[in-house]
Amino acid sequence: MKEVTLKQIAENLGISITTVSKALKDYPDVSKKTKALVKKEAKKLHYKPNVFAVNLRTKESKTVGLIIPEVVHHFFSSVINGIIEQAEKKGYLVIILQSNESYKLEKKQIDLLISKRVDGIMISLANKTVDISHLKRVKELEIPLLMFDKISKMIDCSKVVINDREAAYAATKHLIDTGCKRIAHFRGALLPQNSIDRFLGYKKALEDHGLKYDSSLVYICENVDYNDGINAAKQLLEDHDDVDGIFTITDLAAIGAISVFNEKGIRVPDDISIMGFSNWFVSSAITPSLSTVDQPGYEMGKVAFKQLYKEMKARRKHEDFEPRTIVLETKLIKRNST
Amino acid sequence: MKEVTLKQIAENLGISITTVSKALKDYPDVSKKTKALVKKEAKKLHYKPNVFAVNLRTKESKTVGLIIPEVVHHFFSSVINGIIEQAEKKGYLVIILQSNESYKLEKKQIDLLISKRVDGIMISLANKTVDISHLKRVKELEIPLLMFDKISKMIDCSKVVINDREAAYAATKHLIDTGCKRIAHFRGALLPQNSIDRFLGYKKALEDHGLKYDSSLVYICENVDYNDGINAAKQLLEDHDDVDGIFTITDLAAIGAISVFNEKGIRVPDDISIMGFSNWFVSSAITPSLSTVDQPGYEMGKVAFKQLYKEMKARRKHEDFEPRTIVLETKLIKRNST
DNA sequence: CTGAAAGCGCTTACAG
DNA sequence: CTGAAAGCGCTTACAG
Repeated sequence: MKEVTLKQIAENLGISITTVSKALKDYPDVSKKTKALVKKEAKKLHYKPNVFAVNLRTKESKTVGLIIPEVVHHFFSSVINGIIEQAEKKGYLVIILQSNESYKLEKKQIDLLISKRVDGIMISLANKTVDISHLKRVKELEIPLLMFDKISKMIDCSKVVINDREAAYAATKHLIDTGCKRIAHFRGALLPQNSIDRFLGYKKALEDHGLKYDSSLVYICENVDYNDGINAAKQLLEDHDDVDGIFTITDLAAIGAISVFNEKGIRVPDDISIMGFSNWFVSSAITPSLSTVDQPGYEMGKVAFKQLYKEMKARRKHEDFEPRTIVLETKLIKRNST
Repeated sequence: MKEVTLKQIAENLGISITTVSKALKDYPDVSKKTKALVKKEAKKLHYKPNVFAVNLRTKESKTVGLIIPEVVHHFFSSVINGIIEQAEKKGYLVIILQSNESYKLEKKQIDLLISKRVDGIMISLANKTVDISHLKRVKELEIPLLMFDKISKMIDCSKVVINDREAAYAATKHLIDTGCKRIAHFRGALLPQNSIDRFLGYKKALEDHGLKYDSSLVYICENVDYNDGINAAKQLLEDHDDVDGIFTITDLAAIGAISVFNEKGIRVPDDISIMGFSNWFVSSAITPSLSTVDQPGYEMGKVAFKQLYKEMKARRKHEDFEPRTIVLETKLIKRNST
């Protein structure tokens, strides 16, 4: 099948390419009759403009890039869902890249997206990202940039986040309210901002309620996953026999811990209460069901794209744009593990 | 920051655009000296070719499209993971679209990808897709097409699948081998090929082993999810009191069923054995851990892209290409629910 | 209301 | 070894 071009239509109709182009785009200076004729012919031939040529002329690709640490993760796949749905509504396509929590890969992927001339970039930072010169370059090239969930405070751009510190504070306070006196924390890696903030929220809640902070009660779950939760729980049982509550950085880690306790005959929440984070749908299905903090992934994706869209629009019109940080609400969810 | 173009470099060096272009692409008919000069200048100016122009000339976008029914699904996100990793290795970017199991959306998205001139399309069909004219169009336009997991037999293109019928047969046989005499099946929707095949495997296994097939033991889980499993299990308990085994279309449905039985004090596997499908990582974490069939999502994604890549390569060279169907191995995983 | 012409930035067949 | 020229398919300022 041969490609149908404007030239093709013009020849068939015996008019100029210019007029065909204008007619299809409803320019006011083309007669109704010609427009009708052109549109009919275009439809008949199934004409589709060649985006490559359009891109070259308009300097827009109608495509945005998305870099995410891990696709296979309920929270992140929810974000993806929100983003691509919203993007499609606005006529944008989304290229998805996975950094695998690697700084090196992330940097390479930023370069890739720049060279592909995406109209905007959305990113959730890898755990191992410290240096942010690659993101500064995006800013320099004036490509609209938005960070979500795992952000850096060092870069001035729009952001969509939750208030991790407050949410963690509320989660820890809930444990205290239900009578816990000695509360451990399974935290994430040392670098990511959200891991830090959740830790700080936990610490602050203890201090505000007359419980002493004890660093030996803090365990690191590097990958914040199920196995990390298992290992941390086992270690905790070896180290301490007086802990009556745990606040974990993710539901996955909490579920790992619960499986250890179930196995050892330690009763949750009678012997030890557990509080997760993120409200993964499985959390309501396990025994006991997990108390947690609801983290709105789909919503975050949706809001993120909307914000990026505004910025892309402003940029196209050469208008100034004021980066905004949008903080989404979280919700404490009480179930049977506390 | 101004864009750096070939023209820019040519002017700086006082040579022609042609020569600059050739030098950068290491054409043999450019002197070593000139090449070195050009490359140095290009590096200095951080020259990046304008992909829009390159696309227009080469008629390639180095981008592939992926349409998937649901992103938020462990199996599919594993497939995505395999695809984007492999694609990146080969210098391709992946545009991901979600059909939400809707035929209408799927059709629109195919159009979108065609108009974006992706170099190839990979798709797992929506449940509601019966008509396949949109896929026929892809073939007509000679865009390399690959289907995986949820495929249609009506279209001649490369495919990556598992042998659903055999896998379901093995799963059901495993229930029979462990002593089950009256085995129910929670099947998927009526249309998708894999739902049909798993059902047929179940039925065949019963018949081959002297158990009578009873259609009243077959329940439909339209969305094959956790809630469907809960509802089917509740209905089953109302309808029958002699069922001693269930084979479910997905682990999610199985876990829903287990949660119902746990709640009602029905012992798994003593009173009733349960067999899932897909080996979701959570399946080993629940109580009792779930016996299931391992379905290699990541592998499927990887193999799928590799196969598509071969086809794209052949097409570029105008070589003939013979579509291939690749069947991936599944594995029976015995745990504590059977 | 219509169209010739320039140009987006690149690639490549061809001439010298 | 180098470069002028044509062309990919479109858009748009300009002339008539």
